[in-house]
Amino acid sequence: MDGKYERLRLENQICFPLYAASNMITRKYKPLLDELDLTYTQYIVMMVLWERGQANEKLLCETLCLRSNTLTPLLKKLRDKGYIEKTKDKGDGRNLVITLTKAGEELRDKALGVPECIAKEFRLTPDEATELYRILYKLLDGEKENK
Amino acid sequence: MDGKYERLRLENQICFPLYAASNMITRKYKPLLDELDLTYTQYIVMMVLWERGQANEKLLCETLCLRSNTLTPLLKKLRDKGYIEKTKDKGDGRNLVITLTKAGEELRDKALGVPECIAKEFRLTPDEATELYRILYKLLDGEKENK
DNA sequence: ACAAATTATATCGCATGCGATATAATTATG
DNA sequence: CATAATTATATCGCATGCGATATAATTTGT
Repeated sequence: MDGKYERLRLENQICFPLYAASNMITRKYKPLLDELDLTYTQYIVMMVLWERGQANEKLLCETLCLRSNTLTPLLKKLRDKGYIEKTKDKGDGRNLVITLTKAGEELRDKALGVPECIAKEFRLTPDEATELYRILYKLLDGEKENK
Repeated sequence: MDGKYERLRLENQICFPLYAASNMITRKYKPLLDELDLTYTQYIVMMVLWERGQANEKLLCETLCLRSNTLTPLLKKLRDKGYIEKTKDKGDGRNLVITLTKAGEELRDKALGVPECIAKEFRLTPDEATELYRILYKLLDGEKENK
């Protein structure tokens, strides 16, 4: 017992292992994603696009819990790599419609092995993985309600 | 069912909510830590120092799962703010002994309210928080064993 | 003892990630 | 219908966070 400073101990924090695990995961992905010429953040953007076919920046921001000042330059890089295209919505000129190029579509098959490679690194039981997933989404959803 | 692409769906990833929750937490801390003139990473460095009194960079790297290229400039900033001091170890000249200044010590009391403020934002049950903590450390420890 | 290996920090370049703010396009309002 | 409010992106400046690599100090092997 450390008295009044007890709650300030690193090992009594729940946020720290979350932060450290997130960093750890990004490091894990790096060698796998290097082969696709993607960073982790670029990868999750592509994941949304592979699934939905297209999206605007606002949808990507909401889906990925990121801000436009993160995504705007990132989307520029994905375009420079030739994976996506940005066109102005003819209906609403503020909207950027983001679509996959042929190269971007083709990348999907190259990415197929990534989730399994990552899953293998984690030594969680299926129950633990499910529980982690559930609790994390509860955290994230609680946040969205605050708005 | 989406067939072969099922595992590539964002909502089937366990890493994404971890990543998003970590970002979310850093955002939560920001307004609280602004009052201490600390960033989140600087805060966890201070936490280690408050607890141990002193440390070298290597110990901080291991404890916080960070690399020297993250910590070296960060420690420089903490020194510029007057919270820490760096002195060369007389026994081993490679070692940097990092200690708290008086201002750094005093900051500890100002930080006392932070953990509670953050905890209030999370609507997890005590069991969920405990389980999240346990699983995250299992993830992190599994990683350390890989080395 | 002295060159080679190891260890602890530091530097470089790049990619986020953020709050604050600016800009451009659309919608709401009197 | 003109202007104010809103909305979608974009820009700015700062602080990480990383792999790769360099530098300085110590230890090791012979």
